[in-house]
Amino acid sequence: MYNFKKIEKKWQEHWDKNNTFKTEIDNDKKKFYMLVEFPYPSGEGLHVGHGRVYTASDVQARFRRALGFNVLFPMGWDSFGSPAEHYAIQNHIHPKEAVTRNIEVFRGQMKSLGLSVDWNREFATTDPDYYKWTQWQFLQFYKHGMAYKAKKDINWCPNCKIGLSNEDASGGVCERCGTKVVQKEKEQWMLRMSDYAEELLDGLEDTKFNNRTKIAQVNWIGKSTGAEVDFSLKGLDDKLKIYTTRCDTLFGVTFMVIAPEHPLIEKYKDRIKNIKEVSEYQEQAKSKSEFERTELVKDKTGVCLDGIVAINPVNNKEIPIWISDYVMMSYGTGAIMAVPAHDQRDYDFAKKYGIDIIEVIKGGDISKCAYTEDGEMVNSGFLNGITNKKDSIEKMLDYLVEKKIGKRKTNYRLQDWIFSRQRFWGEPIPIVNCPKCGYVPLDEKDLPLLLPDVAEYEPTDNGESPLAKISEWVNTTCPKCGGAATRETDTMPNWAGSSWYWLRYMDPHNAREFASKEAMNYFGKVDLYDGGMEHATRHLLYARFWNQFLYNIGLVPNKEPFEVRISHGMILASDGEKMSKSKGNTVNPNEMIRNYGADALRTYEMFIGDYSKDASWSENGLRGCFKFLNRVYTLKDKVNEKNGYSEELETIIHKTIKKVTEDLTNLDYNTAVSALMILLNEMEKSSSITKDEYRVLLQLLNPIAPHITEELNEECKLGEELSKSSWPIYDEDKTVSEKVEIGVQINGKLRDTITVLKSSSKEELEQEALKSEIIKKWIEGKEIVKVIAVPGRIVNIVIK
RNA sequence: GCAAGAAUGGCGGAAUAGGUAGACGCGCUACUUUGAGGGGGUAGUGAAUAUAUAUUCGUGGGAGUUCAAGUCUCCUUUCUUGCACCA
Repeated sequence: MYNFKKIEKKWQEHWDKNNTFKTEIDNDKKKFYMLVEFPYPSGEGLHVGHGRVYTASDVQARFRRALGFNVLFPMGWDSFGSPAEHYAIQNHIHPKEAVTRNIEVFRGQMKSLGLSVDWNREFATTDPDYYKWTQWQFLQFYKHGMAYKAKKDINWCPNCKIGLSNEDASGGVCERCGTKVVQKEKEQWMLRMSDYAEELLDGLEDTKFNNRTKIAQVNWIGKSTGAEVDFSLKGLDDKLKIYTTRCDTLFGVTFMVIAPEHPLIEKYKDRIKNIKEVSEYQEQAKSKSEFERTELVKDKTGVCLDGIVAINPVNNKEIPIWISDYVMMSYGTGAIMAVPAHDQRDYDFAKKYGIDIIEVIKGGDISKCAYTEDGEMVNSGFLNGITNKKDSIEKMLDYLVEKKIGKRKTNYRLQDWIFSRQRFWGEPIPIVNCPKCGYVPLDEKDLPLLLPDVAEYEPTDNGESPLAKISEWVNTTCPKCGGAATRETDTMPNWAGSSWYWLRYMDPHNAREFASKEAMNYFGKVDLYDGGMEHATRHLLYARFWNQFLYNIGLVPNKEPFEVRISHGMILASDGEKMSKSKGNTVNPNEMIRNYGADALRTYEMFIGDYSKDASWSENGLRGCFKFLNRVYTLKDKVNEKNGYSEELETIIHKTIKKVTEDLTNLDYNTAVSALMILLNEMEKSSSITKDEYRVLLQLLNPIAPHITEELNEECKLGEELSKSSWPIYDEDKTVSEKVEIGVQINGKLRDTITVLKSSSKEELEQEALKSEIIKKWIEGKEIVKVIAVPGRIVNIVIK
């Protein structure tokens, strides 16, 4: 068993001492920017899932360096967030203390994994030097009219007295105390992200994100094209505006539905005879969390407005108006036209309340709601007889525009970004509220606006941020008029700090600007961004939005920040379940490193399976990789004094260089390890190997297992330090041996194999195949219909 | 419900462009080495039939295209992920 403890410690200290992985701008070299999502430094430390991701990124960094790139491979900490705040509340210490401690642990663990990170560039989002620029960028949003304050419903825990994000309120209950969450209206800072919907969609064309990620983004933006149609209200000089993607079904409308929050109700409350019932319903809808409203999909409820009736603009029919919580105020106009014959939700509602169902597209089964794409239009006046959905929509749109009762309209699911949190542990929003001047941004020279050092972080009773209680911090003077004013007490969401961190890595110590133009021009886009699928929508969208905004105001050189985005799979426990403390199925990476070494852990995490897919942990698998490294180590005894490649190993060496090079390029880490195992197996069969042969094996293995390979390279005096050496090259012609074995089939079934020269022609292959005794036996007495011979691949003889 | 992806031995997983399915590893079996071990080595290991040579079957299921299908087309089942009363 090789002494991995000693070797790994030695090389980690060597890299630290020599600043081996320090990156600087070098205009003579092409850059490669490898970015991996920075972690939230929790109290738990790294788990083996982190190990897989950081190892894979490190393999890329080391590989690209060997290929001659100037690699930027930084690491930092996404250290704002509620766990640190909870910890602070319980222990009455400033969250920055817990953060500092946790970062120490994380950094130590990463170093013990042997990551080739440039630690000179490390920072945390909670560093005032960093969040100064987060605040500065917020002010740019504000100054460009992209930040505004608006009343919004938020998830509110009446017990903890705190606003919760949707994630923290999943299941409709407070994540911390289990209390049912209610909706509460609050004034919130918003960023106009919906203005960027089209640009965010278009920008995807300029990226090489994997398909899954692109689709997730497209779905999240949720572009839909349709029409807005005005329904007049009987006896009133007013209209009800609805949004629909299927205006072709207008003749099938039998009722309207508006969201419970729709302003129409307040406006005409005197006319609505059953206003009491309506108000009760509104209250009930309000007390439901967003979760409940969307979960109870099947059970539709509603109240019909008694006293207001709409008129269908295409046939002047009177139509009742209902309120129901299956219509959301936040999408479209908060009102819909209901076509129960052709929409499942409308159908369910109509069935429950006994509303008419009118078929307008023939072909489906009306008794259970028909999703009809194309069918003949019926009961539809001027649309009757049309059999194509697109045509009938177009004809209706023309009609609506001509009669001035509607227009084309594109809608997006994407909404503005709620940018306020009522929390302590976030970037303070650098705005002052002056009774005279209104909202006034802080002067940029007064940034960073620091979080105060106090000992209490409990939330307030009224839903304000804990900062609101700290009067000496809140009370200030107006930067504009100098009069008494108060600070904004909301802080930024956790997503803020991660929305531009890749820019700061390029120039992390810059005190004058968030990053210099020179650094941003040189390092450019992130070449490869690795992260979890759970961030493929929000984080990635926020980051792209933020960057596009900075680009549009001329502060960054590229509109899209990331060239390639990949998403890795999770490491599951050996039982196939998610690892969790409560299940007791977690694996401690420290323990694995202690027992088998970082190199074995790294090798195993690369070998475990397809990097983009989830994989189950197996300590036996890790042991297999440990064994592999031990065999690589033992192989040193076979190294002779010769250079060059022996005839025996030449082909397999060229083949392996090619395979590993391609696999690392394509992120197929598992097959790269497998190819190296095959190479080792072959080398072990030889009585001795040359120095160059051993060095190639070590070089190819170096990105994956950097410590042991450096050690062996040094010990056997094979050449320059591997982390400074360039990647081995291969000769395509030498990747296949002169003689190849190919299969011979009879009617598509394998019957024999023959060994032929790789250059053999079709005719030679055919001749050779027919010489085989086994083949002769099979074709005896049969008629050969034809022979297919594909050089280098197969011979297939078709007989009758 | 919508969208995307996946399904291959006892297990994790390979298979370039349709061309010898199961590479590589784990596990298991036999032998061997050592004082012992979750140690080292050698050989075997998809299933069935067979003394052996060998034959048949085999990539979730069903059809199809082709000389040839894990791979392409259509249908279908199951699972995973993302979004979800989005009008």
